[in-house]
Amino acid sequence: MALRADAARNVEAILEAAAACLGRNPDASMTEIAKRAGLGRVTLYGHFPSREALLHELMRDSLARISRLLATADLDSGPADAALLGLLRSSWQVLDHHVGTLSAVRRQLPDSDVLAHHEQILGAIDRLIARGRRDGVFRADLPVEWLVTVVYRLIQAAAEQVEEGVFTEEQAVGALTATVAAALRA
Amino acid sequence: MALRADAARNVEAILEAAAACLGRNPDASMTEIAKRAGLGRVTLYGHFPSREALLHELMRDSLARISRLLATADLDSGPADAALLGLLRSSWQVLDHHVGTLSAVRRQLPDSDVLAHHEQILGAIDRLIARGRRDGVFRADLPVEWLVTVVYRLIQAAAEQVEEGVFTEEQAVGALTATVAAALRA
DNA sequence: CAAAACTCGTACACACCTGTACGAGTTAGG
DNA sequence: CCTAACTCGTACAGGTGTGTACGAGTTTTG
Repeated sequence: MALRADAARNVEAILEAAAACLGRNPDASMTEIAKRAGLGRVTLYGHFPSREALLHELMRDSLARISRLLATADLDSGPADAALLGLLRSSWQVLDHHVGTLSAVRRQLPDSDVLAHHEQILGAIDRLIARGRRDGVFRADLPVEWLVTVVYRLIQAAAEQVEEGVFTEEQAVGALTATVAAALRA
Repeated sequence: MALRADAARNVEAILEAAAACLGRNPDASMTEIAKRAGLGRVTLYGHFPSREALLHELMRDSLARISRLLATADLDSGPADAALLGLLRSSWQVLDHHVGTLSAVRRQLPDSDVLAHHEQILGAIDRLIARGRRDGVFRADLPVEWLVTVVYRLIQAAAEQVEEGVFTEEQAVGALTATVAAALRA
């Protein structure tokens, strides 16, 4: 056995707390993260030898979740616009969660570490939008990179509205899909 | 006379440096800001007694610039969509500059201080979008607050693309206006 | 030119964050 | 049940940021 049951549970709690804290404030302290996880700071260091190690593991964990998500979604068949909207409808919160940790980690880890992960994780969305652009369902008068950025930003905007209590989750997903559809339509 | 000529020049340099530094990193240190302004840290404290005072003044300064900008622009006559796109075309960088300092300041000052300024500064855009919605040129199936957020986010996205060297300024303004038009169209 | 205004570097106190060490208490699992 | 794994609080070192004090040099202004 590698980890005792309670230890494994705590590692999970730490990762969750780190994602939550760093999503709101990229400079959240280890003390803050530990407290949110309901643990002492020393215990946190027992599982992650340094802040950098925690960030690495957080990124790795986020990668695993997104990979699992994309494995179940079928993005390569059918119209690209329907596939994109379906993905957003079912998973926009998970995607936002990842975008948040990614941008939080970006400033504190060497770029090379992050870029490799980014392509692996969110590259699927890049490819989906590129396909829709080729097939004529998405507009072709603007670069693919811009369309991708627009989608990410709108996801973040929708999540923020929910956090601030302006939108319910239903309202947010409705506004998000309606706006993305209009912004990308050919 | 209130300030000597060189002192006034330095205050200006400090505000500019603070906006630049805090726009990229909301937690930039006073040392960093002073160095970018070409001054010693002590001199900075000579003009602004505390970090909080600097942030307040930065917000006040930003308000003044935007007010001056909006005074020359005529947002209340003609079609709302044309007015919005014209405003973006001429002033999206100034607007982004302000949105950047606003979000930087938001985490470090009491919310009440910020909200009052926000309404005063960017309320003009809120009203413009609301007018367009009433007149039927902007979509009415989504709340005004959401449309406003979308515009702000897209402005930030465009500015970021320029900073990262992905877009030239011409490309950015083209992509921004085309996307905003599509996203808000009725 | 002279006084006032301004700037400079250095230095200090206080606070916070990081990472490590220690010893003692608690919990899971064979 | 008993050992190993895990957790806890406290405490320390080194680093960094904030705000203040001091004395000396420089520049503007009248």
